[in-house]
Amino acid sequence: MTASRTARERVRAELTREITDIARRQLATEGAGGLSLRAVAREMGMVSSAIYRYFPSRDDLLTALIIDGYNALGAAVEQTEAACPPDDYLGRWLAACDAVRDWAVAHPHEYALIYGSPVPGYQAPQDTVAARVRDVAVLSRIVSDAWQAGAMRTPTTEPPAALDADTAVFRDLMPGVPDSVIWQAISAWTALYGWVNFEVFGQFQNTIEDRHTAFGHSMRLLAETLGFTQ
Amino acid sequence: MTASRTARERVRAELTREITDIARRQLATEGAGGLSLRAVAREMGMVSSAIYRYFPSRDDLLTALIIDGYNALGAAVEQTEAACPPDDYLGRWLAACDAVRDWAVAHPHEYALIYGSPVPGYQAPQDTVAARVRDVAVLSRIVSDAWQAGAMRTPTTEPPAALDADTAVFRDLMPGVPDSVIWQAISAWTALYGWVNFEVFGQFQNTIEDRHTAFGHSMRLLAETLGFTQ
DNA sequence: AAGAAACGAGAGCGCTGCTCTTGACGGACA
DNA sequence: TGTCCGTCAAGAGCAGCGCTCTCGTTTCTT
Repeated sequence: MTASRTARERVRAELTREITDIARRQLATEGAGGLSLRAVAREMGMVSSAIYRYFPSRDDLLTALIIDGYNALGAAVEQTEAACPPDDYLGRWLAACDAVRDWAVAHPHEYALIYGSPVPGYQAPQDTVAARVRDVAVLSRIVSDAWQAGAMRTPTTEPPAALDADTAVFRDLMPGVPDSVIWQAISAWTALYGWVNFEVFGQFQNTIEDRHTAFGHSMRLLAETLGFTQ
Repeated sequence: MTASRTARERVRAELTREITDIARRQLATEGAGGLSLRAVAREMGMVSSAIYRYFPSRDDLLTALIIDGYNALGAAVEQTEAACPPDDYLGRWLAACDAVRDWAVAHPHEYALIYGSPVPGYQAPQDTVAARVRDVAVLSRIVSDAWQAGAMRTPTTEPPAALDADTAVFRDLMPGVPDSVIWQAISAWTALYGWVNFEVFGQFQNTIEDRHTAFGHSMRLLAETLGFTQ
């Protein structure tokens, strides 16, 4: 309906895309703190105030980049996992972990934007919530599939009763999976991102050099704890 | 010798301390990005350029705060762990984990400074290295003590041979501990900070509310994987 | 064709980190 | 005691930032 109502709207969409593209490039080279509306405008041959027609503030531009980041990471994980044999649950787990790490290492500043320290004064709007869960949804689905296929051990340690309410959100993500496994999965989830954080944020520098191998081993240990039997 | 050569030097040391104190307060309220030399100077009743007599740049002030942060976290973990019965290895592990989390939650911005996304354009100087290892040294010592006391299971999964070189650094931290346990410990270490990152950086918001309980459960699972038998 | 909405350009405000110069002060030495 | 050099705070100033407001133009709508 609105296909061509818009010589203007088409230009607007195009310019908006160009702004985010330049901003993403700037983000990749300078980091989140170095993202400057004036620099974006300069590179576009615009005057700085014109940018505000498209993004009312620097935070709004950041929000757009954050949503893009979540979606890019989510898509990468989804694609990688989809290419695995569905009944190779351990393989799917390891592939998904690898995908997270690969994307993060390839896009460190974007990763920092979505999983690093929050930008000061910036409050993530609700728009980001939908895009936020794609990666964890994949991981959850692997666990859920593996459990329902009987390819996981039953853990020996039950979560405390106090966690019952907090488990609800994850029961929806992993239908049919017992709470004990859910909390194992949550632990594995945080451990995965803990590793990636350390690696991307330079905590392994001068310490662990063969990071890909080390990551793989760590994820394998996590998978063991999680209880993949295959 | 230099005890009182210094009406001047004493004042200088005092002012330097006052600057870092104010900067730390500002860091706590505004975050790393909001740390402003001019604001510090204003609060001290000084003119902004005078600060540069004490810290040649904003980055140098940040470095001082980072070193302080590492030391504060390290000291907190050391003290907490030292108060535990030495032969209660699981207790020492859980207490040390709790200490890390407690400090991080109490000082989120300082934590972000040392374990969050690196400040753009800022390169951590070598001065920070010494203070950096205090927390991981404590965790390593617990594992090492537990192993030597025979209070840990032997893991079934050996690390790949390619990791041999990278293991060297950790062998010094955990003398006598086999490589398989060392890599379990490294995994637990990253998992611990993965959780704390998620919690401090707001990733658990609207998801996990009873974070203290959840954290305790997760650390207990880690301890199980690590193999504390007691 | 007329009115409304959207747009780019420009000036400007207050803030930042940082530099340079100037004049005052204090400790060491003759 | 007097001199002299290093240290210091202060101030002005530069370039950059996010953001706001106004103004004249272009584009869409009716």
